[in-house]
Amino acid sequence: MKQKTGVTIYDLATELNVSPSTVSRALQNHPSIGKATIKAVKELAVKRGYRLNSIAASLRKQQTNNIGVLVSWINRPFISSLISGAEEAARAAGFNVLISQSHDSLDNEKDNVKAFFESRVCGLVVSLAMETQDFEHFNRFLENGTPVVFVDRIPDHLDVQKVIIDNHAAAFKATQHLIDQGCKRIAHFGGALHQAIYRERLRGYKDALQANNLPLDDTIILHGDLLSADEGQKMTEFLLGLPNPPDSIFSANDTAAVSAIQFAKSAGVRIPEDLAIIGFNNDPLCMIIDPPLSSVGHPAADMGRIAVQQILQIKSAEGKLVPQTIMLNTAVIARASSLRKT
Amino acid sequence: MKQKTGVTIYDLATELNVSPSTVSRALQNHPSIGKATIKAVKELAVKRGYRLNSIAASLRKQQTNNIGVLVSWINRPFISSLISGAEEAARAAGFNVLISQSHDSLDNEKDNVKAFFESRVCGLVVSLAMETQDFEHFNRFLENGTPVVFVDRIPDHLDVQKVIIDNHAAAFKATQHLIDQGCKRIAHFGGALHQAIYRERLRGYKDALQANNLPLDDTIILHGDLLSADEGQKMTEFLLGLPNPPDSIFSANDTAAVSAIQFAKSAGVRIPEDLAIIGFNNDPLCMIIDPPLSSVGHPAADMGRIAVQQILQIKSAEGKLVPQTIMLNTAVIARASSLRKT
DNA sequence: CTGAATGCAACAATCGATTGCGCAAGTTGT
DNA sequence: ACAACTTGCGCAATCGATTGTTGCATTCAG
Repeated sequence: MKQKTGVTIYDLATELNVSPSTVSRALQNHPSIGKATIKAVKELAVKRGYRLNSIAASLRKQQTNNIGVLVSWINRPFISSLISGAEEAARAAGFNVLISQSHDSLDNEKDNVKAFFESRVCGLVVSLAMETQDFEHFNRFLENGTPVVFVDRIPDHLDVQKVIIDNHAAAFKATQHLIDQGCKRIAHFGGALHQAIYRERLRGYKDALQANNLPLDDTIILHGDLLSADEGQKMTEFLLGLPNPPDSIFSANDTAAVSAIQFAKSAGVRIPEDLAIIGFNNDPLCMIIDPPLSSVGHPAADMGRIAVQQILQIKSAEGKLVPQTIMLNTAVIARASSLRKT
Repeated sequence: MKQKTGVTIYDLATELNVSPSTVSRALQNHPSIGKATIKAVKELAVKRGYRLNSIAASLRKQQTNNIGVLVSWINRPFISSLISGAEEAARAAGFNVLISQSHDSLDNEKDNVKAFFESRVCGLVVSLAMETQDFEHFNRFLENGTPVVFVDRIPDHLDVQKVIIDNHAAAFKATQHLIDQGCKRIAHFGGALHQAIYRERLRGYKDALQANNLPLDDTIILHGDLLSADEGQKMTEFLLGLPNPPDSIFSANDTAAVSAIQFAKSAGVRIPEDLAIIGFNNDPLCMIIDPPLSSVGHPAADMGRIAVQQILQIKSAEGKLVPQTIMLNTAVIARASSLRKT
């Protein structure tokens, strides 16, 4: 006969002739419980296969063991890797991961944040929706002391915990790479400028040009709302139609860059000879497209992992921690789409 | 001054001069509560911003509002789409989605199932690990009446709820497509045969050959453990080295098919003239590779969505439902990699 | 040898919602 | 007018763990 509900601390308490509170404290190594008692309790707990009922604990503590992860779209290579890392880190620490997606809509983001709040997650990992420019909806978490860690797409003027890559440096390196390959007129596909990541990438691009004494030409700095394949194609079409087209493109994502390759090829433009291209993210696509797309690689899974670890740290520090920004390194991954020299 | 914990049914009860039990029942439209009372309770609930404390409810009911989703790898196009669909359906119904990945290891799968069980998920959506051949670890769920829905990679000899695609028909159609394009000697890349999906695909392939009076040659039926890019390349190399190489390949996934294209191209084999190729899954890669890869498309997001809906249905039916198998349709998506005729 | 400090553990309240049982007022039947 | 229902709702236990407070023994200092 199975006991539906499993062993409880009351069962253990009865068997050991102690009170449930003692059992509870013993299991948590509470200092006011004797060494011997702790040992006895723990041994019996193992013997009887005791398992904490996390729901009961959650009710009492008004907080679950679940970490919410809020992203724009799950089915994107970068995001799913990030989630993967977060999931592993959380599970390793005995936490569960709750997922939701904003579909890049602010309204969804707000709803989901609210749902997470009401389901009493013990921490939140967020990568903002493309639209998001105000952050009030996170206040309930911040106020009530629940750790929130922003990842990748972050609110840049807020003093909160962040895990990001060095977008400026990455963009600088990518641009410099093109310059090193002999490119002199480099176009840029950027994203919505209210998102810090795109602003930083633009800045890195500009700084690299300046550092190499190359002129800055605003007509070949283009911006997409979502940097979709469609936008990538239109932007490429525009560039190639210019009287003075660029000799290379630094795209702030791979999707648009791949699209650029496809369109350019179809237009008879040789890559990289006529047009060198480098993307951003190092999506799997990069190695499939012909020629293979150079890109900027970043540790997506690590970002997820670290974000979760940050949450756990903040929890254990109990608010004695000052929000910090963790910046991860990136690497230019050079492939045929940008390699002009052997 | 914010109330940390929010409004409870006790607050509503006090204000309305009824008992908490009445409030609880009213909110659930319990038949033994008067129409007027229900209305009054609900109105006040809205007015005071009452929110169910799901933890308390969970404790009492010994069950959460979380649906566990257990997959092999989150960061795969098919899987992440499936999760995306599941997440949307769950959220729409007021449930949360808990994610975990087996990394295709049976041990991980067991651990994660156990973790989900202990965290009292109210339902489980599973796509099996590649390794999995026994299913005892799901018994605790089945025994205790928690709905489990298997998706895509399913235990085929078990009488459980399943959501799958018609792998046999899909494989038949894909093979027939190659035949229609004039292919006469069609190779097959299959997966581990203890997984029903691969067995079915193989069967569909064979049946299509037979239906067209084409000979069956076991030397060009190859099997990969994971159908990775690496395996795809090796299998292609093997095929091209045969004295009598095939004129086409039906691969049970896109990864291996893309790899085949890449290797074949590098070996000077023309696609589709010398070698026509069709994959399976319709991953984004298909449209990136040159030539674009034909594939079998299936509704990944729908599978996730339907799986979650099944869970909800089973819950509401309270065990009065016989396990059924829902089979979704697929479509051959013909692209240049297999189109020999105009 | 006595008052104080210390170590260990029990009591009981609490978290918020759910639910079996029972009771009272109102309705119907005869 | 009395028994038999029906309708509507309250009481109190329960889910399992956590935690502030209290209390009993030892042990130690003076």
